[in-house]
Amino acid sequence: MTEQARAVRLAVIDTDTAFLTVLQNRLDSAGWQHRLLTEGVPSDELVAMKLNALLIDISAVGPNGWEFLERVAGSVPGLGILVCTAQSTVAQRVRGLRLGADDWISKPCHPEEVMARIEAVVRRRKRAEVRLNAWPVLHAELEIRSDQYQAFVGGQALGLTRREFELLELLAQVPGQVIEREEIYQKVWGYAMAHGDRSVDVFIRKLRQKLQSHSPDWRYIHTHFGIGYRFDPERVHDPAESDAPAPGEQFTSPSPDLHPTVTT
Amino acid sequence: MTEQARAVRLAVIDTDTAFLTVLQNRLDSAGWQHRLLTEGVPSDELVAMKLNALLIDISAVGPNGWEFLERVAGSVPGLGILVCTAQSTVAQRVRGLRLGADDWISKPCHPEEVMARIEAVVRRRKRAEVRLNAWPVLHAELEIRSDQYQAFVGGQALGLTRREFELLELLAQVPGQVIEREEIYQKVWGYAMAHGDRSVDVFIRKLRQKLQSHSPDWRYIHTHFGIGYRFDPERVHDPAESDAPAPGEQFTSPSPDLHPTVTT
DNA sequence: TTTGCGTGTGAAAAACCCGTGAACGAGCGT
DNA sequence: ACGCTCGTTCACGGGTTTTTCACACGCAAA
Repeated sequence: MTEQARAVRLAVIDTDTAFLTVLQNRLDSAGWQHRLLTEGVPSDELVAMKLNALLIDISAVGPNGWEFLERVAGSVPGLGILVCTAQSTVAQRVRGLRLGADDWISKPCHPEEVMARIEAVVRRRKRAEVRLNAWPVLHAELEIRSDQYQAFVGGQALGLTRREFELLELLAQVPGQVIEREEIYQKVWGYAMAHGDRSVDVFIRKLRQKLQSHSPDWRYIHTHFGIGYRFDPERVHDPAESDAPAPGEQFTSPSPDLHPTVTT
Repeated sequence: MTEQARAVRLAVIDTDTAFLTVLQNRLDSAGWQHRLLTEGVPSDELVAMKLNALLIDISAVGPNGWEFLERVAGSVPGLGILVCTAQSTVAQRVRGLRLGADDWISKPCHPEEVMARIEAVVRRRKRAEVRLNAWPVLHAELEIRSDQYQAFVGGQALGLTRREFELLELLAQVPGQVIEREEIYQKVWGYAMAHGDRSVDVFIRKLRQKLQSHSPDWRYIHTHFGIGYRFDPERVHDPAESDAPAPGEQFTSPSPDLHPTVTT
């Protein structure tokens, strides 16, 4: 897990300067966005900060600490709340937790533990909200929705099958990057590609068909001869607009019949 | 109501009989379903228990406690994990929390606080669900009442059995989202799906029957071939009205963006 | 230009998935 | 014990997806 993935937007309400100093160091070095406050603030301000978590010393909020806690917990859904206070009784801790606090830490405490607990609270919250990692990814006119196993253009589904979708998803994960055939096969099919297997090509064709029929002005998948394929949305150069090749020219094509529908 | 709303399915892994005795009393009087274990169990067993939370004493699991913790946290999504252990260092606590524990309590501890912390851990995930569950949810003509384990159309009950209802509830919790067969099975049945098991299909059919007989103008459950099912109320196209008998009509995923989900 | 190999294409074959009806058995109240 | 409901399992059939094949075409090296 990277630094960024763990990054947290945090507000701290406390008056203990020694504690704040140490904590701030840690927050900075961890790259967390944070804001230090010395007193309670209205709930809507907290909402405006778009916080992931709030760390408060109940005693710093004043006599209405409990009320404040309850109000914030009730009115800022999705905010992780941790109380960090000196000397507390079991009854107080239970009360705080029941009022909506997600964790209760007793001072003195190690800043690293505080951060780990904040992470744990935020992690839990995110896990509840975000099902997997998937909100619509947009490339040109194409919208890829992992939660639907489907791609859309202008809100209309392309009708991709499972494999088709997996292939498209794989390619679109790294736009502009060429992926080798072998790697594609390995990742989508799950096992090594047999020699002479053309499955990838076939599925690329199906994908291109469905892409083109729904989004004719764009080319999404490019072939790299001898290597593999690359996803990279490119606006197609409309031939009818500039330097039109005479349409009649196409009819003069001699022998090769493009659609030899008859065989045998 | 409060009692019920707070009810939790909990498993405890510990060997401290004195602690267990006291805790069990509290659990019983609170009406929590619980199971006491004395050693680590495989993850899939934990899944099968459909727990909300797990309370473990790392030392009771043996030398592989950390590994166990990490494995459970990784493989049982949505399970709240609390560690309750005597004598721990900051480093240990941080490690445990980073490995996936949601809270870390030091013995000796008051059982009431333990329960409050368990509640806090379970709360967020559950609140989202319970909020949906508390108010009757309405989709098209269909009304889903979790408190009755039943669904209604025009005030009339569909006569769903327990499994049928659970399946419908699961699907309807995330309208518009495709849920994989495996995931359905895991969430409703509680254990991993055996290869070739058709239970899901059978129950989908029963659901569709009851849905259609009570609400014939709507289609609620859509099949995604090779993947799973999606709940998404759609007005059915009346065949008597007009229409060419469009043969290949399969994926009619509509344009409107039906994501009631939160934030980015 | 010619040649060789890799890719695009259409269609048929194979494999797979799902809807459906029905049989079986466990649990439960009568 | 009886009948009932509910959940599970099986087999069949139709439909969809995936694989395979044969051939045409295109690109690059000789």
